[in-house]
Amino acid sequence: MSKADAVPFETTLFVKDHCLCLATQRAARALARRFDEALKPAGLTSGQFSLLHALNREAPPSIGAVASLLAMDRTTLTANLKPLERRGLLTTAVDPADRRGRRLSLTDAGRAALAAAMPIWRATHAEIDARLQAFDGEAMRSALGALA
Amino acid sequence: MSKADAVPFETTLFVKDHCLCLATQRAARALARRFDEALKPAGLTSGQFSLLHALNREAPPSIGAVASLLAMDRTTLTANLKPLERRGLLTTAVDPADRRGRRLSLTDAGRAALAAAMPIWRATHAEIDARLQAFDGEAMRSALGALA
DNA sequence: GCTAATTATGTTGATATCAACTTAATTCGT
DNA sequence: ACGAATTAAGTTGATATCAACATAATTAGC
Repeated sequence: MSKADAVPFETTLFVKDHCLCLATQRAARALARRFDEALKPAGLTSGQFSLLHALNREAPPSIGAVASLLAMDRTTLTANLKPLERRGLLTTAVDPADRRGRRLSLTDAGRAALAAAMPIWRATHAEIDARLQAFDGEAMRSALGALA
Repeated sequence: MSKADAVPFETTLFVKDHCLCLATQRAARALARRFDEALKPAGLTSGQFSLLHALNREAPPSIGAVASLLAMDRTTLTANLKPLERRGLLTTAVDPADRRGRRLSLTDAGRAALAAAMPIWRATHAEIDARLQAFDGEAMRSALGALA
């Protein structure tokens, strides 16, 4: 690697200011930390809150359907289910109509955890939403930056 | 938990459509997967690409400075450095001016990896950017959704 | 100058993330 | 009906993420 081939510092500055992947990762980390902190009294992380919500419906969804809803790798979801199942917040059951599949259901404890978390989510989300009022369209990257 | 206290399904739908944390996590996962896949020929993940860029400057930055730049927990960064240092893409050295701190520097191999990744980043990012042209202001959540 | 507060980082344990590979059940083509 | 292709999940290994706790160096107050 000769010096002439190295990425110039100006290019690095351009990536830092334009990379949507980086901006989104930064915002995702910052938001997760914030909700994780806020949701602590409810005993849930931000990801667990979203996961339990995905199960809060009449017909218990399959693993693949939930993974798709969360835009998450299927195997990641499998791993994320374990601590929640261990704590008795959800149950898994083989789908009688298709024995390859498994159906995910909230338990009463899971529904209670979700109910306890809702007021916290409302309050925290309102604060974050308020910060976004200042932004409009093209400023999406700026908005992501402001969240981080 | 009586049934009356459970979170209604309508509330779950509201959270799914309005939660900025979930939308950002979804977008972050999807974007990371996409860049991870694209950057494979360069031997880097999206996170490693951002990390190496953070080191591409004259004065080697400290761990804390880089963690802040990436909006990442300091200990996460420490862990992320290990595989890259093992591969010889960066080096760490105690700061002579403050022996508590460590300075992070790219090696020639690290600069070469970054240079190899740049054209891939440009191409991939251009594709994603094109998808955002359709969106404006309030549609930030929609835009995040479209990315996922 | 000396002690206390602060700062920069390391370590550990739990959880999250994904790719690659494997297993089992269903569906499809003939 | 039967073998092949497809689909749903599980398993494993590497990496990423963060909180809580611990250590060492610097700085601030007196």
